[in-house]
Amino acid sequence: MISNDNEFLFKKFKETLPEFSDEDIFSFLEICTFKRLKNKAVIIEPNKKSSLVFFIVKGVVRGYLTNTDGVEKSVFLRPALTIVGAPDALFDNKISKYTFEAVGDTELLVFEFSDFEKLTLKSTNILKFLLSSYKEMIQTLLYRVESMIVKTPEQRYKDLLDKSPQFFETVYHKDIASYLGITPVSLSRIINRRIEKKIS
Amino acid sequence: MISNDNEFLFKKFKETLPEFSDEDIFSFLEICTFKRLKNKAVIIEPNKKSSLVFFIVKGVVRGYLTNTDGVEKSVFLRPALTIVGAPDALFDNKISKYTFEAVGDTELLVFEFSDFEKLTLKSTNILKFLLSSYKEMIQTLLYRVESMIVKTPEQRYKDLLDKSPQFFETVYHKDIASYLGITPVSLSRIINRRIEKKIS
DNA sequence: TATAAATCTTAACAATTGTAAACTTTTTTT
DNA sequence: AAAAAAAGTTTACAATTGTTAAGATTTATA
Repeated sequence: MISNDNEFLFKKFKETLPEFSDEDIFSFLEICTFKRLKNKAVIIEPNKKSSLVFFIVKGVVRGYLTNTDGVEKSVFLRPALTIVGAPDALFDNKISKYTFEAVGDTELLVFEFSDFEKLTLKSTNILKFLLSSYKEMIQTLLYRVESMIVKTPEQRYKDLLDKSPQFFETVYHKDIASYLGITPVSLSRIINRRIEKKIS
Repeated sequence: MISNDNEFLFKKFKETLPEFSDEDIFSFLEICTFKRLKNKAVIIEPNKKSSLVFFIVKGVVRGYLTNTDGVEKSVFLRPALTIVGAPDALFDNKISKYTFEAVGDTELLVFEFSDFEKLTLKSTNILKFLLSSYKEMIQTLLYRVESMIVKTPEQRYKDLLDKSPQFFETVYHKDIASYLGITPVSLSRIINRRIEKKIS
């Protein structure tokens, strides 16, 4: 850990995870590396085994699959104060199909998942954090599955705009499009339709 | 627990969860109720708080949302040997929007989530089971999000046919359709197209 | 077994989407 | 600042989907 950032991070954690004891925070920061990244900086390369996990302190992280034509499909858009990692590498110990990139100026805490798992054995609070991270992931993914089943693409766009406006500040429309399960052309038409209808 | 089923269930658990000790299995069965259900039997009613969790011993469980027109949208189809519960009730302590129903003849172990959580504090194996259930849920939901983004409805249908053929034995096409994010009419056309193309 | 209910299929039509390509705008790099 | 690259928009066309409704088939119930 870069000691200059330690105080800042410590405060950040106190706010974000009030259930953590000072000792919990120190032992967690112990296994972390702090990284500042610029837009499009690659965090996890595809076709590799990566057991790294990232806690997003600032900014947005995008995780995407690249099809045979080189087209990127955004599966993950993760905001600040959430955790992200290559799920196929972490859960199946497989070579990951995913690329993870910073979107805009981004700050991360990087750590080995196995190091973190060791901490969960020593601290109940840290175990609870792992469990709540899993819950958050389940809820986020379930919300998206529900959206795909119940809502139209236009409704999904509107909901994302309301729920996660920060994505629209930095994430390209083409990447928001694939995140919503549509093409950039279709997103462009949806935005246009909404303007014509004079919907804010 | 019905003592008649105990031996059967004990063997089932030994197979399914080899990492469980005999004591783990007994303490788990201690908090469970065994239920045999017929097709369309309601397990969780909507608009109620339900902190019940189900381990599916046999059969399939469907979880669905009902829209204002009374149309059911299947969000969950869970096979045997997985866990299921109302996510909004369990994770957010909210009134659940979901209905859960048995599909075909189904056997369940029913337990209170809070009872189960207590067991995780006493047994590392049971904690690991909770963690692996969360992981399984994340992987299942992620697969579906990926499918919605990357694949066409026809590809999703083919993949479900390959991956979960047991669903097609008991689940109605209309319910498979909404699970895939399409209408029953569209599914019927997809099946027809495939027959015309002579694709097995 | 006969009747009713639900599911499934098919058809017609409107709307939306995807695709490909041209063009404009914005961003990045030289 | 100019050139190149990437992103975004628009258009035209084909394909797919949703919707509605009618008819056929299957399943459930009296």
